[in-house]
Amino acid sequence: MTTKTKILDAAEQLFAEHGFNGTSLREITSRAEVNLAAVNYHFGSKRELIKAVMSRFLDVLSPRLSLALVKLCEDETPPTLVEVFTAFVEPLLHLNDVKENGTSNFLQLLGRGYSDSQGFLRWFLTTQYPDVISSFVNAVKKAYPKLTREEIFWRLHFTMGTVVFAMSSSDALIDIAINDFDKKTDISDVIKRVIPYVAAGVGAPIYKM
Amino acid sequence: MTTKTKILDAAEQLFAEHGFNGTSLREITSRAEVNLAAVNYHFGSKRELIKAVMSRFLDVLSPRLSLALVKLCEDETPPTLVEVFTAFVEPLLHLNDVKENGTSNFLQLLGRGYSDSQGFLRWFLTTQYPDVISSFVNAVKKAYPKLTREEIFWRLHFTMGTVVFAMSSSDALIDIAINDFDKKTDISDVIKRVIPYVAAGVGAPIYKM
DNA sequence: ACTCAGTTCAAACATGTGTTTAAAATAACG
DNA sequence: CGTTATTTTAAACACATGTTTGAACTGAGT
Repeated sequence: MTTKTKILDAAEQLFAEHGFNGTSLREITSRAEVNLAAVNYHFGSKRELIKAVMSRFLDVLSPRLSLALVKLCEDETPPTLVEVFTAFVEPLLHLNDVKENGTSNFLQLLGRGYSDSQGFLRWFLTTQYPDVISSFVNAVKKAYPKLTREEIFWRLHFTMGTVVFAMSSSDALIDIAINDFDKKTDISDVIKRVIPYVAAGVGAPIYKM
Repeated sequence: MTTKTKILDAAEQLFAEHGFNGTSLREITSRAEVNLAAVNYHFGSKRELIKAVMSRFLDVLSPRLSLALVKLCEDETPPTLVEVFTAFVEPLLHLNDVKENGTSNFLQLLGRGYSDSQGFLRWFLTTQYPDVISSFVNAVKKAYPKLTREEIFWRLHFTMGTVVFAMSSSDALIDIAINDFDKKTDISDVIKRVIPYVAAGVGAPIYKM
């Protein structure tokens, strides 16, 4: 276990829990049991560390996801919206195989990145990982051709919000659900529940303004 | 214009822009053109200031919203989900009459509160303003009786996420939309677009697990 | 054994944070 | 007016932040 990955692991966990602004380098290095200066030595700055934490996920998620979406569109018959969103499940849950709590951590980080340090994550995704987004838009377009690009733009951002938000607070929600409804629930249940929701949202009848 | 309201106004604006953690008391007091110590003198602590900023909105929003939802349920015929969510529009836009940028600021603050300082806002809402939530749940239950309480729980949190998230980044999104699609867009357009989305989401067919 | 790049380490740095203090200024009241 | 109470002010406090420094250590390669 190298110093670099010890830092990444600790940072990932703490960033997910307390956000980027809410986590100090000292907390990270002390949990990672490395020297404080190691972060700046190995990553240059806190900002670069954040990018590195995100990239570690996106580099395994992004190609898998693009592939699944493209594959879905190859069929003669257009996919349903539920199928489009279901295409996210395997790549997302695969993150759990790569790293413990991978899926949950990643989705929480996504949420943090959207609200912390405004717009940084949006820039990061659109510039560093544009393939995923475009293949996603294409898949939606194919599933629901009547949607204008403008409408798709808005609904995809709503969807991003729904998912990211649901996931960034999923731990708290799961706890409540377990207490109130008395059945074991985990991240994959939440994913299964959110799919019909966003599919219906994106597939909503078009509102005349 | 008292010192207290000068602080509240400045804090509201800055909290909405940069989040609670991301805004220092010095930024607030310097924009408000008051002394640094005034915050602790008038509010006691930063945390109490945050509560005060939120309460100023919630105290005018909450009764209006509860009333609208209860009224909607008084009818013999059950409301549609679109009607339920449309009931939010007037009370929300009314915040613009009370204060410039009121609607937008409030929705952004809601988003900040959810991701900053984990779970604080959820506690604040559920303990301090439970009427709104219960009348909301009732309205949804009446519009879509087949939904179990568990399903409602999840879908309402998804909806919270959608709205809060869409709004907390609405300024950025509106800018993109204006550039890319070349038509003027403002917060009320976003609200109008999000309603069919969340109504469809909450009204999605029930998934068998 | 010596060198030298790569890495770790304790310490300091400069700056920013929320909060407190005690004196000064202002307002309110008899 | 004079005497309270309220509010404002500048300064300091104690601590946390990201970053930098320069010396110590490590492990190959020659």
